[in-house]
Amino acid sequence: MKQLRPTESELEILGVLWEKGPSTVREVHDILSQTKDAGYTTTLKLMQIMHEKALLQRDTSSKTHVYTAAISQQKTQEQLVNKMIDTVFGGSASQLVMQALGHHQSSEEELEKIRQYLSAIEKQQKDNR
Amino acid sequence: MKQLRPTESELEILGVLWEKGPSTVREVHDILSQTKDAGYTTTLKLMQIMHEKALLQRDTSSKTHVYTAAISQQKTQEQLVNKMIDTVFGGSASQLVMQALGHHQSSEEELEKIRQYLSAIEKQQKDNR
DNA sequence: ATTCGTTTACGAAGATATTCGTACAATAAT
DNA sequence: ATTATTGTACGAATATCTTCGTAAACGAAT
Repeated sequence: MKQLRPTESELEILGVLWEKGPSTVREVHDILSQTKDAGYTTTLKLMQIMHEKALLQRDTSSKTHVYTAAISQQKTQEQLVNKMIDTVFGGSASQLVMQALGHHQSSEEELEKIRQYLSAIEKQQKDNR
Repeated sequence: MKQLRPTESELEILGVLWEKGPSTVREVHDILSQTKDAGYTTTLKLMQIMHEKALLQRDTSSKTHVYTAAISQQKTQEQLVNKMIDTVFGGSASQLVMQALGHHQSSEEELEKIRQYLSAIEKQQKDNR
């Protein structure tokens, strides 16, 4: 399987599409331009290139094309996280976890979800012994 | 404060230096070449550039220069994780946490550390109410 | 039908990252 | 002292990313 490597800008676009679902260039651009400073044609060009790279699918049946993420958020997260654990966190997942929990304000529900997840993992480990 | 952005290759080099401590180009290169395919002068050049960018310090007192990471692993982790949560995980830290726990085998001690960390956070949140 | 606003297509410039060849300096081996 | 080995410096080629100007296509409004 090929190693996909969305760039920084491409990830931002993917982020919007994962969040909003299928969207036009205009829609994506309007969202990005809230936090980023780039012209419309820049976003357009990026999305066209991403389509060539098969990172996005598009529907050209009407004049205004509609783009969809062609790679799953799940798979992308997986690859990026694993890469990051290896290079930046010296292979320790828990290091990353603590970093994530420490500096991003997490809601109570989120923490609860994590706790449940932890329990599930520990149970699983026990069963494997 | 300036936004530091080590590139992919630069992160790999930083990773080695964080792990091994001060090292020569040769030492770094030998480790990188186990997983990567690049010539010695490539690694050298990268490290020289990183020195110009103030990502690395170096000791040139002997012929063979010794390089040291000039930015902390901690700070770098912080920035990368926050960026990643925002773009790839839609702002949800717990999503990242679960991804990290799910696909990287974690030891029992690691899980224990995480649990303690969770408790500390929850206690803190309670106190703030 | 002409004009206006919106969109896509294309190309190219500018910026940044990556790679390596070659030359030169320092040290070690003979 | 000569030669071989190892390292640094430098420059340049290559690749990749990012940006945008301009032109053409399309549809809507007049």
